[in-house]
Amino acid sequence: MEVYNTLTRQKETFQPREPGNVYIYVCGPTTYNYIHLGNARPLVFFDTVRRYLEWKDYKVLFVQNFTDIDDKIINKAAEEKRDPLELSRSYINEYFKDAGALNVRRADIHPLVTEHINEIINLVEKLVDNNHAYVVDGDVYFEVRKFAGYGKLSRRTLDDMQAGTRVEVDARKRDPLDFVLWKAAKPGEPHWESPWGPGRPGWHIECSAMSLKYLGINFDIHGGGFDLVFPHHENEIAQSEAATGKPFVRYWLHNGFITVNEEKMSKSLGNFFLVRDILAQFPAETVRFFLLSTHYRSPLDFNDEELAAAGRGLERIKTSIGLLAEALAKACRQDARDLIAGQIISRKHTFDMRLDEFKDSFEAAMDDDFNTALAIGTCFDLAREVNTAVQRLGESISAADRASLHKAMELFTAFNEVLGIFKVGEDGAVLISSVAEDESDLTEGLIGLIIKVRQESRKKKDWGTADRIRDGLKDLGIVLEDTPQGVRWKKQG
RNA sequence: GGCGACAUAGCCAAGUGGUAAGGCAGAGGACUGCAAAUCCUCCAUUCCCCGGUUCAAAUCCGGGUGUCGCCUCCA
Repeated sequence: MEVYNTLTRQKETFQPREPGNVYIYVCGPTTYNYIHLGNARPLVFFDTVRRYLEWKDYKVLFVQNFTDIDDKIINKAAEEKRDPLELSRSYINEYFKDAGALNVRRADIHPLVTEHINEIINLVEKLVDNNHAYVVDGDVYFEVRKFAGYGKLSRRTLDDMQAGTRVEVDARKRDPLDFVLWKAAKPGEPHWESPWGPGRPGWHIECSAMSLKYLGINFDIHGGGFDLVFPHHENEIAQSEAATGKPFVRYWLHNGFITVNEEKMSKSLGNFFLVRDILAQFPAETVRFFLLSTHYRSPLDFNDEELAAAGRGLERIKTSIGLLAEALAKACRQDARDLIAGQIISRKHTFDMRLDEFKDSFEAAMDDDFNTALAIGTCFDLAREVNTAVQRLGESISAADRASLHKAMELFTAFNEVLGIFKVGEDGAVLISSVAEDESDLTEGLIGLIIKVRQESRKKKDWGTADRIRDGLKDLGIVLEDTPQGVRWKKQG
C-alpha cells in the first residue's frame, strides 16, 4: 500500500510503527457552528481510510479532537450571550448528527481541549524548560528560530515567510512567526490556572498534547485539510519534536478543498453550505458518494448539477444491488423447491463472473493512495457484470450461478464496508431498499392493491387507465416498472 | 511579492513512459402496449500551447498561457 506523504511530497510504502496496528489522528472542527461541506470532506475521507485499513485487517486506533475553546467560540458565545463551553458542547452534539448522517463512524476517542488542560500545560512547561518557548506577560510563545526543522512540512523557510507577512507584528515576539502556546485570559474569558497565570491553550498545542497522549510518539497518520499544513501542522511538528526530540508523525495526509463556483468555501468568506442544508436536498448517501468520487487530494467543486449527476450514477449501483437481491431470493426459493424434490439440479454454468478480479482491482485502487474514484469505477464495472448476468439467468438458476450471485453480493457488501455509501442492516447486508424503513404495512398494502387493479386494466389492454395510474403514482413519488418478471415499484430517489 | 498545486470529451473524473478506466448527458438498437429499468453499439487519433529527451510521452525536462490555493482564522 502506498500513501502520499505531504512531508516528503511523494507516495511512500505504508509501514506502520507497529506491524498490524495503525494510529491515526485527524484534526476535528472548532465547534462554534454546524459543520459545512468543507468540513465533511476530511470527515468522510479519513473515515474511509479508517474503514479501508480495518478492511485490510489492521487494528486501528482513530482519534479526532474537538476544539471546544478558542477565540471564535468565545466571540460567538458573547454575541449570543451564552456560555462558551455550553455553546461548543451543543455544536458537538450537532456535529454527531451531521457526521452520523454521512455514515461517518465515531472515532475511538474524541478528546476535548478543555479536558486536557493538564497535558497541555505539561507540554508547554517542557518547552519553556528546554528553551524552545518564552513567557511574556502571561503569554507563552514558541520560538521558531530555535527549531531547526521549522518549515519542513510546508516547504518554506522562515525568510520566505517573512517576506510575505501580511499581519502586523506583535512587538513582544522575538520572531514574527513565533506562535502562542498559552494565552493569558482577558477579564471575563474562560480560563484555567497555569504556572504563567490564568489563561487558555493556544490553537496548535492541543493537537500535539492530545495526539501524543493517545497515540504516542511517531504515530502513523495525521490528517486534515490542506489549509492546515501551514501554520497548524507545521507548528504541531515544531512543538512536538522540540518537546520530545523525536519525529512526531510518520505520514501526513491532507485532503484538497471543496470549492463552490470554483472558489474556496470557507467560514470567513461566508460562501459555505452547511451539511444539514445539503442533506435537506440530497440523500446523504449521494453526498458521501459525491465526496468520494474524486481523489481526495484533488479540488472538488460543489454544485447541484454534479451532485444530481452523482445521484443518478449511484442509483445505477443501487438498482444493480436490488436486481441481485431479487435474483438471490429467487435462487433461494428454487433451492427450497429443489430440496423438496430431493435434488439439486446442476445446470450449465453460465454465470462465471470475473469476481476475483473485481476485488483485486478495488483493492489495487485503494492501495494506491486511497484512490476512491478508481475504486468506485470498479463498483460500476461490477454492477454491469451483475446486471448482464442477472438478465441472462432467467427463471432457473444453477447451483454454480447461485454461488456466483452470493459472491457478487458479498463483493458489493465488502466494497460498501470501505466506502460506507449504503447503510447496512443488522446482518451486515447492504440496505438498498428504495422503500423507506418507516413505510407502513398499510402503504405497502395500498400500493400493492393499486398495482393489482392496474394489472387488470393492462390485461384488458386498457392502456389509458393503466397509464393514468402509473402517472398518478409517479406524481406521488412512486415509480412503477413493468418488467418481464412482474411489476416492480420504488420510491423516487 | 514569496511558495505550491492543477490544466484529460458537452460535464464530472481515473490514468505519472508503452499507445486514453468509469460515471452523467447524448445518439442508435434489443426488450416493452407505451414508459421505466437493463443489455448491446457509438460518443477524446488524443490529453492547454510551443519546444526538447526517448524506439515510445497525457505521463519526463524547459518555456509560455490559464485556473486555483497557501503565506491571516479556516477542513
